[in-house]
Amino acid sequence: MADSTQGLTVKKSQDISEWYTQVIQKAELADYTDVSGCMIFRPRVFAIWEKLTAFFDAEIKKMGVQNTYFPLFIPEKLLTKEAEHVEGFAPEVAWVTHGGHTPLGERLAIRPTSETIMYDAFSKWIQSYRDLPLKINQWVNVVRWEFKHPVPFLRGREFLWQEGHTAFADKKDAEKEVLDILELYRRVFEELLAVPVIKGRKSENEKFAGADYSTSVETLTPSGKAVQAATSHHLGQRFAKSFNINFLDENGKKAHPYQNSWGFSTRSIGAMILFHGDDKGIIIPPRVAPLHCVIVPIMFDDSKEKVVKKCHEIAKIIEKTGTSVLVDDRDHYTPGWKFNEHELKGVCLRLEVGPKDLEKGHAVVVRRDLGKKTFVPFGELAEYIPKELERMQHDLFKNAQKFIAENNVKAENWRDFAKAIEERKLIYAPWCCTAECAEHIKSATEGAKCLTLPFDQPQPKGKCVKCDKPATAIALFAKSY
RNA sequence: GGGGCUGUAGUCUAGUGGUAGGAUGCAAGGUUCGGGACCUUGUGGCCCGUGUUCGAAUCACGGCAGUCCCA
Repeated sequence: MADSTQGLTVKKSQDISEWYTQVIQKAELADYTDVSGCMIFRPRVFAIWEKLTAFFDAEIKKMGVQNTYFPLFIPEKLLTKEAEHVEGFAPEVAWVTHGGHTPLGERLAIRPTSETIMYDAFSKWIQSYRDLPLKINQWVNVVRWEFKHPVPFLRGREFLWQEGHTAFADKKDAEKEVLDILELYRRVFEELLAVPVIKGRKSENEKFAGADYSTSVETLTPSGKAVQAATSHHLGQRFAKSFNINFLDENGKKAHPYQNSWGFSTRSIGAMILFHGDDKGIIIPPRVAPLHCVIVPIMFDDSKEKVVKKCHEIAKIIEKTGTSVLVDDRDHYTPGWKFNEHELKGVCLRLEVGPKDLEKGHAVVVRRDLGKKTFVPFGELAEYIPKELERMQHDLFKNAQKFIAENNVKAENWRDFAKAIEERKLIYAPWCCTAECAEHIKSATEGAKCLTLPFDQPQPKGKCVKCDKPATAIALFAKSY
């Protein structure tokens, strides 16, 4: 690693922020544009997004959700229809005010989320209990005009997401869906991205603007900052009332439906990058990796032809197992150069095939996360490689779980709490769950907040960790993105 | 919300008011190839705007962008 311009110049353990900024650009995941907070998603990262969307899209379709597309522009009068909702979003809405040189009669919001424009349509579409449940989703971009400094993927002004919007006749059906979707989000993070998450319910002051309540999956990244990974909201009848959505039930009585909205975004990719990379570059879990396997031929003049031919034969065999393969036979790079490049970019497995290997009838296989060379006979590759990819997926998740296990603490008193925040831990603490106490905690710790009230925690006894009020829940705290 | 630092080729970097230089990349050709090989030739740049000045990459102001710290 003599040349500092291509590889990483910092160690992940020494400066993870700088590591993150470098790895995103050097692994060709994203690039900056002239607009702050608006990133280019390059092919390598878009491929990861496509794997996530393919999984989630298939799962929600099994649940009867259909895809749609609603316009990017939302008239101001629609956006402001639900008071609490608009209050929450107003500070970060971007507006279109002109068409060409002509000022618009009514300015148009660029969607920060689509509840308002969708529910205006719902009011026309829903007339009878027979029209319910209504379940739609869209895969789109949204814009939220942040003023804090952007962090690629984790905090930006424009990002990609899916937003699901559903309406039910019965509250209990709606509430069941909230949790079904949350479980799907857990699977996206844990089973695909190998990122462990904690399920819970948002505190009152952190819930979605306009919701009855919000649930979420949360995680602590190795940078010591938490990320809200995805949210699933129960909106109750509040929007239905504001948007005049009603139907006649079986008894001919007029009623408002119960609604949900739920979403996860390209932010998920940022969490994945922070979890699995190392000093050589990123590590992408096999289930979302754009490329599973690269074969590097070791080329000498006298054996070059034979070796390259063998590499392509092997590639064909491996491809049949559903594994993506690239034969990197570029001859203007040395093998060492290629090893470094593919490690930087996070290709899961590398195969080396040279003249010596041809003689011995095996390939050298190196797993990105372990770096150890294993000799696998050519005849066993088709079986070995898919299994090794599954083991890698499993190990990455295990290691991520280990990180979470080692970096969460229970705090019963303020001293322990403050110390744990200083150490950038995830904290379980008894809390009174009031907005004013949340404010006190935030200012006393320079930004720590309640991420969620985890489902798996018991009812607390005694006082709040910060104030004298009785605790009403065990809450999860950390500083966050 | 407040403050600091930074902006020179695709990337990294030198250049304190007077001819923009290097490394790397990229293109072509040749020798190479088991952990970022080498030679030759070529290619390519001062974030934007305004001001000061005979003259600005360099100084001032503003904007934009990146990054860090504080609230």
